[in-house]
Amino acid sequence: MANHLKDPTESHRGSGVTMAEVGRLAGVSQVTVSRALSSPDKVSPDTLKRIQDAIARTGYVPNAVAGALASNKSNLIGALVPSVTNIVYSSMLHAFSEIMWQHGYQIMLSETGFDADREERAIATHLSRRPDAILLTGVHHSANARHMLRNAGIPVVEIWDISDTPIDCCVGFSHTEAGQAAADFALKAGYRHAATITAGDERAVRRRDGFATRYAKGLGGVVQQIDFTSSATLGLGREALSRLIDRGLTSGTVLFCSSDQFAHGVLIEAAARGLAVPGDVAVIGFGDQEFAGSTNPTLTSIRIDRQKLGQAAAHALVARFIDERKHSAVYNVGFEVIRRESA
Amino acid sequence: MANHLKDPTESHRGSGVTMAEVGRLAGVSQVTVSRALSSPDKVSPDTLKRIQDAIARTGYVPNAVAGALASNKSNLIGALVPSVTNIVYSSMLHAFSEIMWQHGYQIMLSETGFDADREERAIATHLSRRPDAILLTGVHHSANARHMLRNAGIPVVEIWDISDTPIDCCVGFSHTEAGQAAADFALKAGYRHAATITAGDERAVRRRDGFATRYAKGLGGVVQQIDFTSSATLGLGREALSRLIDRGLTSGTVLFCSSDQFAHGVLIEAAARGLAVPGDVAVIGFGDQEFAGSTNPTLTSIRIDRQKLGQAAAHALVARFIDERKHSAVYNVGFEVIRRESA
DNA sequence: ATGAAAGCGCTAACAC
DNA sequence: GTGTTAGCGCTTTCAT
Repeated sequence: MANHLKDPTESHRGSGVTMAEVGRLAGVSQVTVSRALSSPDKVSPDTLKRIQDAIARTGYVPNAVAGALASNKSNLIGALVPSVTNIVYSSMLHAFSEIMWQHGYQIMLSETGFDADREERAIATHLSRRPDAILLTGVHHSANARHMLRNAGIPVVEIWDISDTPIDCCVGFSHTEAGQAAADFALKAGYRHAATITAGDERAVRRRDGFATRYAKGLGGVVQQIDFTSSATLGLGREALSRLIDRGLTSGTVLFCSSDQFAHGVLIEAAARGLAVPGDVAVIGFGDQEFAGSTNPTLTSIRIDRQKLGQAAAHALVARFIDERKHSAVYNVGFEVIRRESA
Repeated sequence: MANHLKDPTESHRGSGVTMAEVGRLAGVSQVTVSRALSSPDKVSPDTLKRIQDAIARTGYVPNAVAGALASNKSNLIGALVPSVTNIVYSSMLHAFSEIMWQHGYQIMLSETGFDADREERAIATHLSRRPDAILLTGVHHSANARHMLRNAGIPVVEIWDISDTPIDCCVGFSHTEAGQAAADFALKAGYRHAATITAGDERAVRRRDGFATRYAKGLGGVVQQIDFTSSATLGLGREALSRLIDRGLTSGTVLFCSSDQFAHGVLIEAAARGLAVPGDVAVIGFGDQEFAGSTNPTLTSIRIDRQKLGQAAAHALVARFIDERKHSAVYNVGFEVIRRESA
């Protein structure tokens, strides 16, 4: 972009105003402008003012691309989540990016679906931008992805799950244990029959298995399972209950749902059929979403503090930036069974 | 980061492998490596293979930061949305980033809340990264923000609203008209009383006003309004109906909600109180969210094709990249009243 | 407190 | 088909 005419009104691509031009206007060298921006206390008050004036006059916008190249620091964080439309990930992302923003970092976002291949490609693309760190969802990644990330030599935080062998550090909880906790709760509450409703998500499957195994062990009974390959929706929750009823649901069965969306659907279908909750069917959701306390009946659910999770992930990275390997590598944020009316 | 030892196992910050090193290994110059990557057909099959081998051996990852600086093209798109946790924005963002990703662009994300100041700061930060384009939500931006964006000389797409004076181009619909359409629907359906439930969102307010004005004109009646300053939730929807009942709600009133979340809350509260929907209260939502067809009764709502909106925004930018000013500047995606059982 | 010089790792001309 | 030369707009280092 040859800027032949130095007309300030000629504006393409950031007006092409550079530090050098700002310096010229302020009667100082380009480096001094750089200093005025990064450490204002290292330039005299007088020149500082002249520089600030020149910046205001030209509408100068620093070029962070050049800065990143020169300093080998991009102030960018790559964030890879399965889906932004799923509240469990977006709320965590929100908390994460809030903290990172406060620390001067920006977020490059990619959605990976639940596809390891796609994740691998996204990781490669992200790494080419030389982010200062990367956030990944889950702990299962392709061998190549792990290799690339290790080679990149930047902090990596894996969230929403825990692992004994994180790439770098991870912040999450055990999905198996969450399922077990739901089973313990159901057993203790005295439900003599159980079923599960599960979305097409590997972590949901682990919760289901944790639940089913523990419940069966506690009671010697078999847990009936309804599995979907897609995401949880209210409509599928209704459908799941219908299917269970068609198969002859025993009254007093407790339903462990992989998402509050399913659970809410079950509540609605139960109401539509005149079934009492928790009398005829008891319902346990997962995620403790915002609406869980406002349904009728209110929803018993497993709460993950997604706010805390996102913040912890951000703090883990910030800690890595300050002190390479000081922070603990694995942080289990746990979960909590929130008992309300539905079970 | 002085890479004194050229040991390939010493890996900090992308192993520091450069095109030059790859070229050295392949016995060609650095430029040839660049060519092999950007236009493989311009190098001989033989050298291409040697280069690819060298890349594989070294685990070379291109440095897009350097590339962006040299070419003045970042392949980055800045996306500014009020909130990622709100499905109406995140679903649109999903569709948008999908298309942009297919065209080789990545997304830098910022949440702006509903705060123009914060948006302005985010815009400045984004511009410093020299994105190839910027996506903004809404058409109201600070004067300074508009100025910076104009100066940046890059395509800007404003979404989720339309304007006669877009910064560059915009893709959305008229919120006033959406409210009016809801009023027309309510009048035609014969509801003789109306009320609104509105979240703290400037666009929601315009829908409310569009509704109230049109409805009052059609019937000469006054529309009762419940306004919140926060986001719509199911719980607040229940509360809103309770408040209206406390104030003495006339049976047969239609409620125009600024979000399906509110509307669903109203349905639940009505059911809890034994009120018939739409007999005692009729409900119109907004957004036609995924669950609208699965509630009981199913929810009448105003559908915005968020998928289409996000895609259209992406295509508008792509068109701008290809042909500076060929594409039309304003695209009205419209909306549709979806009549179901609740009204 | 300020400046000069070097260079980050690429792409974009322009040779040959 | 391949190489050479110049930058892109900054930060870093070393002088002064």
